[in-house]
Amino acid sequence: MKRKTRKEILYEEAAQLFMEKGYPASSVRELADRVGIEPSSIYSHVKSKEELLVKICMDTAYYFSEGMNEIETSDKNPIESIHILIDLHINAVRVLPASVTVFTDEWKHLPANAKAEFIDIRNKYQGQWLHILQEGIKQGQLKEVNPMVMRDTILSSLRWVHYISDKKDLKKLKRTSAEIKSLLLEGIQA
Amino acid sequence: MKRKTRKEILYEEAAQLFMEKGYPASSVRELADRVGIEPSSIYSHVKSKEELLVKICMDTAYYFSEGMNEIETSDKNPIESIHILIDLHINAVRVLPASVTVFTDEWKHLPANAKAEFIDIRNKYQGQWLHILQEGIKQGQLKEVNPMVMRDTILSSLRWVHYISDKKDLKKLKRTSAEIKSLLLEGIQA
DNA sequence: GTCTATAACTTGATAGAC
DNA sequence: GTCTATCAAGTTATAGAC
Repeated sequence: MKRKTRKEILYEEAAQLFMEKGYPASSVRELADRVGIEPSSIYSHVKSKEELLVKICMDTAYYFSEGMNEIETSDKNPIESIHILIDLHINAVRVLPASVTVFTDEWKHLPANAKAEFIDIRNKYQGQWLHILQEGIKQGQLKEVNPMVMRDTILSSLRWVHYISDKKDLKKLKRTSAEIKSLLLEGIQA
Repeated sequence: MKRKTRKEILYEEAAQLFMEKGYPASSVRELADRVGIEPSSIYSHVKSKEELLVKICMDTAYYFSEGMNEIETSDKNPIESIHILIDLHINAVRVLPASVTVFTDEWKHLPANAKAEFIDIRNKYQGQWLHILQEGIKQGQLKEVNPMVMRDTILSSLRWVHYISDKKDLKKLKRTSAEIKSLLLEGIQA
């Protein structure tokens, strides 16, 4: 386990703060307070408060898009791909819960440039999801339903996992993960 | 159709603004601009910016809790109840899309008193969901899965419906609603 | 890299004329 | 009920000493 640099700590505390209060309601003063330095010292490490948001959101966006690209270049079938993608989400929440929450809830506060890039990445990711689902429908593995409704239902249903309490409890997380997959693939009915 | 009072217009515009920018990033100045009056005139209608948030969140919270209470006092079986509750969500999005979004995303910015009340209502609502699902599991209609995971997956999956584009197109909305129910009850697999 | 001091600005809200 | 004028407080960010 590598020792964390001050800058890394800063990003982690920023993600935590932005998650708790939302980006606009988070002040540089409070962030400094949590890190244990004076507000102005923040600017020895980052150019602006916005820079923190940009890095948190973009790193997470690239995490998801890279995971998706790996699937695309493999030859997994749609059902296998869906399993891997759900694991990707749950694993992200396990490793970087605050970043994922900020990525999900605060991206709209990104500055124009970063926001455009973010939306591009997201659109591509969602397009890749769509393609997988369409393929699954065509192959008869997935139900004949509007694939966009299917995709948005899946992605939305994965959003609450930020709030799983015991993210360190790997065994419990694995069980929850299996249950979520079962619910999405086979539904809630017995 | 009753003519809207200035105050009603103010609440609607506030909900719209809070949805677009988030509550902390929304300024009284911009709200006044959208309504077409000077910032100070806002205070002839409401006591504070917070009051707007409180009313938007609480009205929506009571809409859901009342819908749930009606189900509880009826004698619907679990599956019927779930259908009605999903309809309740989709209908809310149809009628008051901005309010539902603010209710979902901005409640954490409520002042302490209102927030406590909000959380109470939400906890009760979620508890009632849990009870319905537990009953469904006991009766063998629902799958043997952690009912909290089941509930959170369902509620989370309903959150994206704010973003349905054609909320006025009743026919399309009805089709989407049927598809969502099918996905949740029977899963995405064919 | 951290500090103190402060600039430059935006915020929610009020006072008082009309 | 709406306006103009303004306040008090909070914001991000910078300058310059150490």
